[in-house]
Amino acid sequence: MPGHAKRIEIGLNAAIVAMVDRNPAILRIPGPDNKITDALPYGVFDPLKHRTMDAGLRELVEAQTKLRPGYVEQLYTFGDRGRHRVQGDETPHVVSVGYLALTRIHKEKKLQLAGTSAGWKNWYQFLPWEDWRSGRPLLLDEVIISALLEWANDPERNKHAVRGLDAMARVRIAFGLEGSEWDDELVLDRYELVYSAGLVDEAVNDGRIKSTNLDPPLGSAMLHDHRRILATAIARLRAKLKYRPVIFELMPESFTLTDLQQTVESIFGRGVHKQNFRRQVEHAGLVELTGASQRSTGGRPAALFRFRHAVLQERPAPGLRVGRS
Amino acid sequence: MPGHAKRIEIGLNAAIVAMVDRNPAILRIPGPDNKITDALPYGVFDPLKHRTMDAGLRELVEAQTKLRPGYVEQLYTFGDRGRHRVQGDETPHVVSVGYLALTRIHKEKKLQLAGTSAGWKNWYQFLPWEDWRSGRPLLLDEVIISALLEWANDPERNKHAVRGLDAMARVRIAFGLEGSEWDDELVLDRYELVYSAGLVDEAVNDGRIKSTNLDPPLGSAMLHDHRRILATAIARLRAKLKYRPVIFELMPESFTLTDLQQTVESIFGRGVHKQNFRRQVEHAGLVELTGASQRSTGGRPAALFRFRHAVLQERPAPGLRVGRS
DNA sequence: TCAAAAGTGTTATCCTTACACCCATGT
DNA sequence: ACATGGGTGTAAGGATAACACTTTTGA
Repeated sequence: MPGHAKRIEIGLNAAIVAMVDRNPAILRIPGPDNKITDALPYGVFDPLKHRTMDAGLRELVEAQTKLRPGYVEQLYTFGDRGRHRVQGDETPHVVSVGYLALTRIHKEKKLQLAGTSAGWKNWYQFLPWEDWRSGRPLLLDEVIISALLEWANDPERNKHAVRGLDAMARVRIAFGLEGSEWDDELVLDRYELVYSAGLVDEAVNDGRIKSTNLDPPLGSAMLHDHRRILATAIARLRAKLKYRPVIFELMPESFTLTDLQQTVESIFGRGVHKQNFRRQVEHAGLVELTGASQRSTGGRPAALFRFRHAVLQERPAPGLRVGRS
Repeated sequence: MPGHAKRIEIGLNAAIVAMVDRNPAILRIPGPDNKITDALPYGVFDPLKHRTMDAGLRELVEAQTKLRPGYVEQLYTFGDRGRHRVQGDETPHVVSVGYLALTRIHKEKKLQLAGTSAGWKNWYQFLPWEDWRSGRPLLLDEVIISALLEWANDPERNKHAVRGLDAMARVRIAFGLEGSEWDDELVLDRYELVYSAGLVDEAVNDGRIKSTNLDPPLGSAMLHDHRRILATAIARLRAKLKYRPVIFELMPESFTLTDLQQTVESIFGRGVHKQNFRRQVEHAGLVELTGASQRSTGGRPAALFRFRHAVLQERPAPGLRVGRS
């Protein structure tokens, strides 16, 4: 292949997650125009400045937000043409690399953030159908499923199968219809279906449809494909928690088991079984007692735990395989 | 971040896997100089020609090998400086995107390949310590482990922890020492350790050490970081088999359960328990009888099966959680 | 004393693992 | 007949799921 390609830029996009008021929150910055209010922190990778892409991502995050992320993981690289609608020959083509970053929020960090235009936002404001903590989201039956079924049954808009499945089967599996269970890891599949069916404003911005005909819109829209990257990040994090102790990147140094459980529940977007959760966490050797305890708001004081680092040396995949309810 | 970056190229690298003579084989092409004989098929992504990166990868593979890959999956994007040693200002910086592709070999394809300089090579020739089908590889105790321990115990060469683990703990977990079990998914971790300890020729080529002092070398070397991409591909494939039926991308239309088992064993690099394997595959609804049977070389004729596509509609994660032995 | 949240114990069920055994064909 | 690989049944063990219950605090 010859090297006479159009000029290419590597864009880095970070889905930076922290717990804010018992909810998983994502760091957002304002979009470039006044139509779109939310974007992921992003920047251009400069190989002269950054030794690796991971280092570039860390610096970009620090520069934009004054935050130092703990855990960082690459998600996916998107190279679609037409990702940006400006198509002049002078415009560089942007290949964007999505990242997931986890961080703890301290008071100081909150203050540092106050000086910038960045801010935290509950990630379920972007993907409201993913939060089942207060029961099945009403949006599903009121709006989403009927619209998806209508779309899936329209042969004009659905010509090709994806991974061997037609649109109807994909909807059924991703949204837990007819015997299928709701699978909390299928976040990206669900977003892609909702996007393909033209139910989110990104489909309008990308010129795929004229209007969603939905008021209010289905979750807050984001710049370009940033909401897709967020969906990828959530899916990856939900999957990762089951075999890596990354949850502790989001917890303070010491915490009660209820704190831990609520954090897990907020990420999975569903309740977990209390008694079995506690047993599993302790039995797996993921935590150890600090000795201290916390007087809670009404009720028996809870023992404080900390992450037991030694577990990393003992088992290759220490995670939380937690059950429903 | 300003956009005055060095010129960047997106390199696509494909680890293309097929079964050749009951072994997982990878498609290799000759390296650019005569020192390195093996490279992965690679090319430059041109956004003007290719709608998406996945499409670019498919075209690149077809152009170089006349093969049409079935399953394609993005692995990881590497942006390290110094990945190529030439560092002149005119040299474009290459960010490389690694891909895994699976394909079936038909006789025609084999013939088409004959006209090119590409060829198949058993992937265990690159990572010989990953094949446990004939028992524990001798290389481990003869060469690898003692060299790794020596490296891990040298504080001069090991200053920083990785994922909270020191070098010693990483070796212990990745290579199943002292109570840890050998985990067939830790292919990349093992390759990274072997590379870091200077046991493979890539470490020489990258200028990290003067010589490995190993004769014969530890597996065939590859161009740049291609062997690392191969290790990533194997790890991903071994993990993926457990929850997606991608194994059938490597099988012919119809096959016996023993064929299937041997394919699985060759990928995992270890034996699996025959009786339980058969039960799981059938119980999981992954295969169905074709009705035909095959007279094997001595012994009872085996029933022929085919992949049961309907399973994709029934369960979100149909894979092979197969036990040892 | 009661509400609220923390924390413990016990059993049923399923899935994996292991082992033993029978079946159909070629030589 | 017997060697060879194909194919089946069944019981033990471990992990998860579901349920009921006790403990310690604040109001």
